[in-house]
Amino acid sequence: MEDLIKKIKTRLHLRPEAEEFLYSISKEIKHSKGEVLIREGQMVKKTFFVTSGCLRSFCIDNNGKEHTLLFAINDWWISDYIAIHNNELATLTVECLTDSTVIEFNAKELDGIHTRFPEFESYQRLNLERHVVSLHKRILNQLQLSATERYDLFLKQYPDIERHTRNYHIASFLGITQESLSRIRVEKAKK
Amino acid sequence: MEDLIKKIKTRLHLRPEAEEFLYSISKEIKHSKGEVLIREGQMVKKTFFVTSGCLRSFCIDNNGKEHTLLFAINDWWISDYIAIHNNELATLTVECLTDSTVIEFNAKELDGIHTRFPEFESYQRLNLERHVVSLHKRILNQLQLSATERYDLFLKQYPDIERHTRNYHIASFLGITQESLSRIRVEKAKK
DNA sequence: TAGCTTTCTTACCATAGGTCAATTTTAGGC
DNA sequence: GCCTAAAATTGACCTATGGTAAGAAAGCTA
Repeated sequence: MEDLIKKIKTRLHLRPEAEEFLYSISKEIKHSKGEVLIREGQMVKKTFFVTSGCLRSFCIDNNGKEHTLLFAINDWWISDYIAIHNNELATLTVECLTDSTVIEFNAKELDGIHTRFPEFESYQRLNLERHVVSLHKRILNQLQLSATERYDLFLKQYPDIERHTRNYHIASFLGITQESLSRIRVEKAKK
Repeated sequence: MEDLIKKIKTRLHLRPEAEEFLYSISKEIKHSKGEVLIREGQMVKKTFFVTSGCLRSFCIDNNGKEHTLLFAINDWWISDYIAIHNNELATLTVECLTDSTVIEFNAKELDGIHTRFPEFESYQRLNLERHVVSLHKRILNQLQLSATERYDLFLKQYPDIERHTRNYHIASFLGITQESLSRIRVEKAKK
């Protein structure tokens, strides 16, 4: 929990009452590798702040193939925001790729922080802007880069994640098969 | 301008002073087809609310190919938010696909609305959340759907846009070539 | 450390979509 | 309405990536 507090404090003066509020609505929970925190088709009420370990969110298509939307490590949030925002059942699954510690919030309760402590509004607005920008970039990359280029970029952007992830997790994030990724790795090794 | 005011009012009580502020920092401008409102490599200061016509934002890759990030018609905002948020030069180009009317804002001035009229904070937060969700969906679609499926979905989501756009605009949005799109259209017509 | 189980690699073939170069169609400008 | 330029289509061929299946390697667990 200190991690989250610290992170917020880098960009916002956090009143003691707000800090207390955060504590009051959160729970720190340890999960082991493979545990599923959100399952496709179920109600989504929670959102998670990762303090250690590595998680991912992914969907499963009609052919049973998985497609990774997000990897989350230290200091990232993860949930199924599509479901939360639209008040629908989960289309995503969120699972632990390693033993992980997360701080769990009820998403609606957490949202209440904006009315209780309005200074969070602009903090959150900035977070969302940042997120929008990174998604814009990801879409443009997907449109213009080859699989190899996308993999190179991935390694730059997530230098640590490879330690935690299986090859097919990365492949499903890049939009290719694990076999293709394997071939790309071989080519890269040759150089 | 009334369009924007009306749009805001559907989700926010708009104080007269706020409405006045919006008027004071905006300019309604007509542009003709082909005009470029933001050009790659230049400073980005403006953001645009579209009241009529159709615009798009796109980037150009190393091979000179265009990749469309967004089409904007009635009641949409368009700009290069990557550049604005990071305070960088534009990587995107924004052009009019038809004669268009936009309301032009200085992005920083418009941002000031949040400090002057704090009720805009949560309004904008919701807008951004909605935007994030739609980008999540677009990424998942790009990962799991074939070109034909993506085109079908595009036609559903933007039923009117085809009247304004060239085939290669749509192709560059879907991440395929115009020739491929042409073949997909032929196949669809057969059925 | 032996024995599973999971993951990764490899080889071969298949295919969606890309490239290039005509050719046809469409749409503005005069 | 005619003429030209832009856009769309088409065909022949090519390439990146996918599919399948088998074997190799790595990781657990007892």
